[in-house]
Amino acid sequence: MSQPSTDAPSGARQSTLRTTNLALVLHTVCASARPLSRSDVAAATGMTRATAARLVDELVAGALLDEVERDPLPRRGRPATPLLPGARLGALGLQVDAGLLAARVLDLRGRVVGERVEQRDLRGSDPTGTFARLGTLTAELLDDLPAALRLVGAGLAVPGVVDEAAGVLLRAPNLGWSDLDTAELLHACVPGGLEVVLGNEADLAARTVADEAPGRAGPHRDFLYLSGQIGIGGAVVLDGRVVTGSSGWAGEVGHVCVDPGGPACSCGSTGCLELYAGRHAFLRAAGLPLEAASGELAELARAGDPAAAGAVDTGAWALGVALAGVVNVVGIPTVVLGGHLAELADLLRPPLEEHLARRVLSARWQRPRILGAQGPSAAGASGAALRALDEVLAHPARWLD
Amino acid sequence: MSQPSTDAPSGARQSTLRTTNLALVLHTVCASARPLSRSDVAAATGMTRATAARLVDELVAGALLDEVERDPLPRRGRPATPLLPGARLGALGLQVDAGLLAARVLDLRGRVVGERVEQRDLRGSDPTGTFARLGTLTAELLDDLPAALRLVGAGLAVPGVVDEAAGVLLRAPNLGWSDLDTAELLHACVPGGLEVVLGNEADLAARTVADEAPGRAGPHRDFLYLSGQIGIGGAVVLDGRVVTGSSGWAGEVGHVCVDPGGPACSCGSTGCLELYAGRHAFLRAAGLPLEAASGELAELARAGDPAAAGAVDTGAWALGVALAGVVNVVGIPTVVLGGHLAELADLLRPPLEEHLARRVLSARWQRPRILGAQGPSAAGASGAALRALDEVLAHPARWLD
DNA sequence: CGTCTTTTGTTTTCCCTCGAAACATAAGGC
DNA sequence: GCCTTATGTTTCGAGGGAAAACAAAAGACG
Repeated sequence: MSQPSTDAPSGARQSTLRTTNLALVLHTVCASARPLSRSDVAAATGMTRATAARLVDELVAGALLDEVERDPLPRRGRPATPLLPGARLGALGLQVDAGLLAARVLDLRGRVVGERVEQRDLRGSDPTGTFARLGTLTAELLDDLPAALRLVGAGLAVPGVVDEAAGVLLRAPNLGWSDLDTAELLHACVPGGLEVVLGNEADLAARTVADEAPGRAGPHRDFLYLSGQIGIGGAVVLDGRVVTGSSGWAGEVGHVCVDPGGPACSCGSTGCLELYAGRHAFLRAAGLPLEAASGELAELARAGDPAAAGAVDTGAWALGVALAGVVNVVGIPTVVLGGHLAELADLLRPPLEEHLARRVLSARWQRPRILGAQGPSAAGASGAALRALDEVLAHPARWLD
Repeated sequence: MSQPSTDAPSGARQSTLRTTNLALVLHTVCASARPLSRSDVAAATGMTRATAARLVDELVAGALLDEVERDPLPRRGRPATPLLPGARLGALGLQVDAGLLAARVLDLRGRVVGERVEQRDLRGSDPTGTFARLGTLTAELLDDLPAALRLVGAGLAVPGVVDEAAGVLLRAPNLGWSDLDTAELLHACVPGGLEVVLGNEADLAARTVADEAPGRAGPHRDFLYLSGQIGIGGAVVLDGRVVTGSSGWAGEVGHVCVDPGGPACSCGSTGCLELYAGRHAFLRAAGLPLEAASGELAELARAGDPAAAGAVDTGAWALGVALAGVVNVVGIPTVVLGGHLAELADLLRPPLEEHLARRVLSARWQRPRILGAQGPSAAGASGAALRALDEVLAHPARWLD
């Protein structure tokens, strides 16, 4: 099992000070919306200008920070040298989903340096072939990257339960895979020496909402992220951090019971949320083929099609019951709808917010809000890259020399 | 994870090293099941004996650690001086519940130094009078304490939603109180200068399971704690830490929807867990008066009384539906039943574990387990004291001079 | 146009804390 | 009584940040 917190509680020495402060300086620059100068960093961290400058120099030398051209703003005093996160550091984010393959590279400023996204039905596909194709996409992508770019890490987002430490995909019903050792498959298909960390798609996608760039917080610090794929995954974000259970089995919102007397689910339970608000449930209720896009359903519903409207109402009701339970337990009134639910967010919001207002205990004090995820598709790939880049923010000293 | 959260990101200076290492040394001694020597501390933390000894000396001088008599164990080498957490530091834990008032003092070793517990029906009581009585109990308790004992903090556990920062009890339906400014009431009734931090009863009680003494981890690091009072509160414990939402509205497990078509709840929703597994629901279904103890119900059920057995079955079913949802979302398969549910734990376990095995997605990989909370009554009071003592562990330097 | 003011970045000196290693101490083993 | 062993203490040196003076690069202003 993964144990992030079992860091050997080692005594802090002099060098710990240095690494801590390096991380603090880097984080301060990354967190800022505008470029900071050495002097700004000193003010923001409470260090002296001397100390801040020394640390910045070191980070600039290691390409973790860039000194950029200064604004020709007419201001008094010696002109400052603006600093930005290093554009020459990047991370690779990969995603395998039931409907797509994606490879994307983000730099430390959070910009997309390059990407390949391919729509493709991968339900029940052969893992070996799928990973080979992902490897081809990745190779193409890396070929196109500027030569100066240095990849510091990589991640893979998958729609299922993973054992991150072991690199094993335990269960991905939508893909029809289980107990898959991805480490080996990835080693064969991803170019040399780059270690790829496995992660759950919803957890990683939630990062793209929590952070708008590495170290820079998004507008919402606490929310529940729902990733509507064929199933429904979820992630709890508290104070900007994705709360991952110790086991990897967190976030299975799709199998929260909405009606114990409801139909049987393939998981063995009855009345699971997925049976009412999963992608297939929506399309079936609307009388659409299972290959249809959620956008089509949204258009039909907006045009007044009764079957489509009914599908939305049923989905909103089921989401209301399940999410009310989650909100009551974790106390976070903000829900971000991602995946195919994002396209339905505008339609779902009014009825869903009403159900939540009725069923959530804290509704009178803090009214639950429903938001649609913005961003591009394959958010999991971006999230995987973000996580790798966060590793640099957490331990910058490791990337100096 | 290095720092909890909302610490002003200030640069680390020399003195930060010292305070960090002081905390590490203190924590190391507290976490150990047996007394450690200076040399043991050095080995456990990776510091040199010189450094460890210097820090230990400082903590001993401040009474945060005690040098105790050494075991007359015949061993080679210079005999070590065993260290224990300081017995002269204590914290006051208070609890106001629908059925009792409690005041308890724990020392840094986690021992009960003194306590007063009073059974009393406080439903719909007058806050002023209740707090006055609590003040009397507290004064009696403090009078009996050894003169050498120094109180480092205090906490109050209440069965409801609190705004910890403001010291306001927002909503406590079982007491019939709401929007109550406890800071003022406590100031009047608790002896001089001691600041009392408000906390939710379930959150605090969960600490008594997570830690068996300040800084010393209990056998379970990840679990869901259920506090069965008249309502049902809950707390999620991840890696030994109680996960408190940013709002204080977390843990309302009692209002998770078990059956959307079920009866109306006073909260405005339908089919809430409380209506099936709350204290009153159990007693009513068993045909007992609402003043009866849960022990009576347990005895009846064990004796084969059909109404009592039916009440247990219904409760187990409802808990199964609700807890399955929570376990699916937070991924923690261990549930500790506290409050009146602890007395029913043995009866609830078989049917409840069966329901969970069926409804929890991860059941085949990690079978959900139900445990009954051990410990004495008024666990909230102990938890409140533990929290205050944890403050000493986190910032020992503040208690040196 | 030269000087003053203001802000930024750099250099110097000092102090704090830890590591390294030698030293001192208190026992058992023989 | 001397050797061995483990613990605790003292001394010295080095790393890294604070404080404060210093240097630099611009606008402001007479």
